[in-house]
Amino acid sequence: MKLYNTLTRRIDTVKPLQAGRIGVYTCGPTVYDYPHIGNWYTNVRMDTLVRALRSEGLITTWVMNITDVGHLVSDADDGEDKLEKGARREGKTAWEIAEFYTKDFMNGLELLHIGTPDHIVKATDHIKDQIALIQRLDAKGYTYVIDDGVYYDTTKFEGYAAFANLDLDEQQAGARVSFNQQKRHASDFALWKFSAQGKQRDMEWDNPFGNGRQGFPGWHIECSAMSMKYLGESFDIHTGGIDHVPVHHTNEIAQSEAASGKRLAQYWLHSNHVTVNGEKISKSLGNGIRLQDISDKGIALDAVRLNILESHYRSQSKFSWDGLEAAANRLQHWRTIAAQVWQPLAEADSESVLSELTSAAHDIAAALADDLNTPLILSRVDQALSVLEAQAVAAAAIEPLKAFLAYLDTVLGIDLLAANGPLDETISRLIEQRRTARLAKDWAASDKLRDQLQSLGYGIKDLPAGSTQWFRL
RNA sequence: GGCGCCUUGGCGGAGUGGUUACGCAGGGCUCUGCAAAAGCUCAGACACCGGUUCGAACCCGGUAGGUGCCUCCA
Repeated sequence: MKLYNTLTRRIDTVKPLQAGRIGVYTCGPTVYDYPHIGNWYTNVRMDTLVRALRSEGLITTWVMNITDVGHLVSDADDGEDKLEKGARREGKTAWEIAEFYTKDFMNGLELLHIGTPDHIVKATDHIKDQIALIQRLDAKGYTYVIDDGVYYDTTKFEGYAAFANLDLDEQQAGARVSFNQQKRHASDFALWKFSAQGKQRDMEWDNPFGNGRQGFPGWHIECSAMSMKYLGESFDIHTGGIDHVPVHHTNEIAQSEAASGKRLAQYWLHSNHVTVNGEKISKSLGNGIRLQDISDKGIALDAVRLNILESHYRSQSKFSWDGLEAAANRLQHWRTIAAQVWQPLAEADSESVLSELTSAAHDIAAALADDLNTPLILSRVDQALSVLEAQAVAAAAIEPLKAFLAYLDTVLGIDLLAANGPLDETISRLIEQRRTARLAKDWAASDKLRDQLQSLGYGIKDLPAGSTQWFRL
């Protein structure tokens, strides 16, 4: 497996720290609102990474966090907690907001066939771990306390700016936003924030830092604490959206590596952003398409997954309704061909099909291992399926074809075989009745049965020899 | 101002030196009682200007345009 590694800015060959096993950590959602299409691009891509690793036989432990506290409206450590803000907006508590949107997110994972991570961990369930980590950093002299919280002194961590290639001096000179004047450096960030004087938050905890003042963790510390807890102080792959490179991941590295003295992750994989109609997705533009919006248009969510795989994870991708509809057509076409698995033709040739399946599976695995080149994989699938389409499937090729489709389902998560079970008895009786009527040239009866099948969700294709193929609509 | 990225046919999108993948959309034809998400087939792109090379979408330099992060944000 080769992946573009943000740490080295090269395509590196992945070598697990522990033979045969690999750990992956993904920065998950902040659960204060519905996820939009861009979030799903990232999640599907991370899921594809995990599927690829597993398909290579690596025992993969996938950890994803849920940020349910501490992510402020501004990364400058000012402003409100997003959860508390969401709570005010909806007249609920921050806890209720977190629960509601966590459930919604989990539902989306299922709808998009994103395999559930082995550990989905919440920041609020790991307050003690976070406090312990801050104390560790404190003991090593990386922290300082000011009026509103405990901060990390980024100048104490050598190489702080290296990960994101930042020039801190230039950034400060060109900074567009003034920062808390008590902070020693613009790049310093909060490890722990104290609740504002006289205000009670929905989410706040006792802590050893504030002389009795309640408080809550900063956004970055949760990922350091939880990734180390579940995957160890040094693990294999850390992933997230590309926007995390300069702030969140830079800070995470500073926290974890300062505390442990070890390299946090060997490989960092970042998903590029997606634009909608050429514009970036943002709250202010109001172009954050949700899964519900897609369902509302009558488009099956399976197509979303295929649509996402049509782009490479490192390119700035484009979402459009036309593109999504094209993906839906393509998926339908694939399923139509896949349905042949249940209707083999005894006389068909199987040699060329078998060799095509073998070489396709080989090519697909290679493309996957080559920095997750999913667009290339899809073209290979098209090529393989067109061979099947051109020459009905022989009985002898059925089992290998099933295995091939199952492989695609496993690796791509698109349900070619799974959504294509054998016919139930009623349908197969109708198909046979129509075939009989047609052979008897009873066009009226034959067409009526075809309409009936269509209304039941089945399409019909008559083959020259008088036999019939069906497919699900 | 700093750090990046991108520019392939109507749309999406592979392809890192040698018959310009592939899908969607489009044209034509064929099969068929009709129909088909059936078959066959056609057309169509490598932003621009130089350079390297026998040969460049692919390497180098420049130009133009676009765009991301540095604030929200996957």
